[in-house]
Amino acid sequence: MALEHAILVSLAEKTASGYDLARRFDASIGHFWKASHQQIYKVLGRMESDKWVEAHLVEQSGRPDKKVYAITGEGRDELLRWSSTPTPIEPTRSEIAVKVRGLPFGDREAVLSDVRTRREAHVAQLAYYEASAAKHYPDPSAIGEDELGAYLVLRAGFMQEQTGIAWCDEILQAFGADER
Amino acid sequence: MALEHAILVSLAEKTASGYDLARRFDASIGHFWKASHQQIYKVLGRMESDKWVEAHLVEQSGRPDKKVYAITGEGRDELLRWSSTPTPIEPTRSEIAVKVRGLPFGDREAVLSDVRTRREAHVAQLAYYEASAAKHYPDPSAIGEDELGAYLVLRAGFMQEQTGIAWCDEILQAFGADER
DNA sequence: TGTTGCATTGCAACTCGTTGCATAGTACGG
DNA sequence: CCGTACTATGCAACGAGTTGCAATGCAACA
Repeated sequence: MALEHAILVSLAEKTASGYDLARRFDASIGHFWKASHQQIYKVLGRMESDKWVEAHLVEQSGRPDKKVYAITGEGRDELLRWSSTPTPIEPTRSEIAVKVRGLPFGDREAVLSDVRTRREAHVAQLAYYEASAAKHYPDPSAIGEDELGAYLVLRAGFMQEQTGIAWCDEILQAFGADER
Repeated sequence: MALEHAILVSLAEKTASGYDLARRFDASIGHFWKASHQQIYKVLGRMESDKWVEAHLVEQSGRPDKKVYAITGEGRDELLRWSSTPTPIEPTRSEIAVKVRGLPFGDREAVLSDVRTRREAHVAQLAYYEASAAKHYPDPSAIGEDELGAYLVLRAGFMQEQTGIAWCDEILQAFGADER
């Protein structure tokens, strides 16, 4: 139940409409917490009744009106409260790990080609993180306190992709399928 | 929707009761796919109507009777079919990443102590994987084809914990909080 | 002019998984 | 003898998230 909090963080940084949030969740924040626009609208509604956020309608010309949400004092309180409660370690859930584990009962070639595809996805994502870091934080030693969180999260993504690539390589090597 | 398939893999290796499966999901397979016993019983029921597994009742003395499930031919077919369909990349969902990202709006000390706790959990899990590898695969060069899947999954866990530790260290270092 | 795509919000139905509860016999430690 | 823990199976209610669908009005492209 942390989508609420992900939204609060996002709104604490900058007010946004549901649509804006949906796009943010497709990009930056979405790298470690995905959400569809349907889900976002639903949760925003609940958060508004909880007084964590408040909306005001912005009329636009040429495009539909939008509701811009801002975090409230209560929302900030909730963020603080939440940040000081221990985080449960969420179990990994990896379908491809199940497939690899069950390789003797599966289609070996298909799974290996799946692994190759996944490797490429990791490489692409890694490149994205790298570019993003180079753009926003060209000088890592000059990162301010307020940017540090975002930077560290980017690092997490980066490291995770590296690990993902390394694991794929081990698999492909183990099955002698790393030549293409 | 891969719990079915995780169960199929488990049953393909060895028949089991729901209770047995629940314990396996607390241990080996559970490292990359968690499931509660309630969930397992529910899914087993569905799988039985789908003819993927079949159960026979085993009467026991001194303890409750149990239903031992075995994979069927159809179950094996399904496993094969599933293994040859592409695996969607499941998005990461990390509550602690949200907290780190939102650190400027949260309780800094609490989050950092949370990170320290998490680091310890990673260390413990890493040790567990290490011990497990040493016990089951003392000689990595002598691993047979049928064990390879299980071994590689263990490797994935190992690498992930390492990455987790490294990330925690970066955070603690960045905030100058790595002394304890 | 027709089609595609963007901006914007939302509902309804469904699936997956969690939490809480229930039952029941045995074994073991205090 | 009492409480706790283990073996064993399951239901009911709920919550989170996904999939599918809908509306509207503008801009750009073919």
